[in-house]
Amino acid sequence: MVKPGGGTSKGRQRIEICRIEDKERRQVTFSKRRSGLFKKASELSTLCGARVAIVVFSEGRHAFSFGSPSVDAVLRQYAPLPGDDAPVVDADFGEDYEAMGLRRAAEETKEQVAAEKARMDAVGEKVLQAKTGKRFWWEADVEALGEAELPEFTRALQRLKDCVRRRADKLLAALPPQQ
Amino acid sequence: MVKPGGGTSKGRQRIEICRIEDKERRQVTFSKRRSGLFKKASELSTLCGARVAIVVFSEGRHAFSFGSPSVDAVLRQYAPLPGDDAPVVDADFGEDYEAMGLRRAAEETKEQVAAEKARMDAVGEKVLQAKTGKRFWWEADVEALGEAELPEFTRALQRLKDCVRRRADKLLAALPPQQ
DNA sequence: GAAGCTATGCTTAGTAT
DNA sequence: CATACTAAGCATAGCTT
Repeated sequence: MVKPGGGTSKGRQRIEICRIEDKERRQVTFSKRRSGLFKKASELSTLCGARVAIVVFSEGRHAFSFGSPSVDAVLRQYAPLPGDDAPVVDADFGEDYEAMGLRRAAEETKEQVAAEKARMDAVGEKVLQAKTGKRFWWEADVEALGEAELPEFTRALQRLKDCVRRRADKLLAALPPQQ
Repeated sequence: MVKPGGGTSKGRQRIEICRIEDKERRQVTFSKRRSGLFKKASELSTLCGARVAIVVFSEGRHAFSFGSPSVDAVLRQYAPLPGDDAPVVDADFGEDYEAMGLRRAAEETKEQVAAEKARMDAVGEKVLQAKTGKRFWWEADVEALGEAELPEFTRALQRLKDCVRRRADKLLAALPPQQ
């Protein structure tokens, strides 16, 4: 049944793919397109038996996610934790970046990495300052770290832990065989 | 220039959203739709200033990913709710060190580090700091540690990790719910 | 602000190269 | 396997409720 409704719609209009300045329109578009993106992901998963994980942060730092079979399951496969015994699979980046002309992502990579490095330095300074009064660095005041800095700090710990493991392995290999 | 080609195309046909049984068609569809999915993600990011990370595994366990500004940057920002397990922070130092074979742990670590390095290299080269002067304590030279110092060092790391874990949980509790 | 509407732009199944 | 083409199915910008 046709409902003229007024027929005032101009239908879908072409828009340029650049930041939507109007806050209200940007919010509406974000909601609609996020929904569309998740639907596409769901179809890809169903049609092709693929495993898909998507994480989206709005400007307001609000998190949305889609996962098939689940976000965690896919992310673990992507970057397994030490405790997991899932096989490590190599990730293939180059194709994607080349194939679909991710000009923006590609060009921004450099400054992004630079920003990352800067954040890392900032975290370092913060921890160094926070340790004042402590005898050793491992007594660092973690409470001083904020939401944005914690992941960087954790990452640093992870790396250090990996070094410790390798060192331990080396030392153990040098021990006389027991039992 | 127009190339009739024969005009034998039936145009886009409606398909049911269920697993494509024909292997060849499934592969082609996977490739096309994955490309489309990444494009949509790129547009969402550009239009709305959102941060997006997508990881896709084909049936052949081949990994593809898209990230704006980068997969790692977004995934590090992401963390499951307290109900879910496996936050980025979770890492065990002592358990497998004492309980199970160090060789296996070492091999896992090696693979992880290799995978991480590969990711970083592919995304754009860098992030891994120049190995020149160590700027922060977490770049400590573990190689310098002896057999007697290692256990203590490991325990210190464990304590610090626990602090980070608690701090993370605290921050996570304030995160908005996922969709 | 979310939901529904419509006309249109965009994506893509099928095909061929 | 990637690429090009075409027609038809789908997603969605602008509006209204």
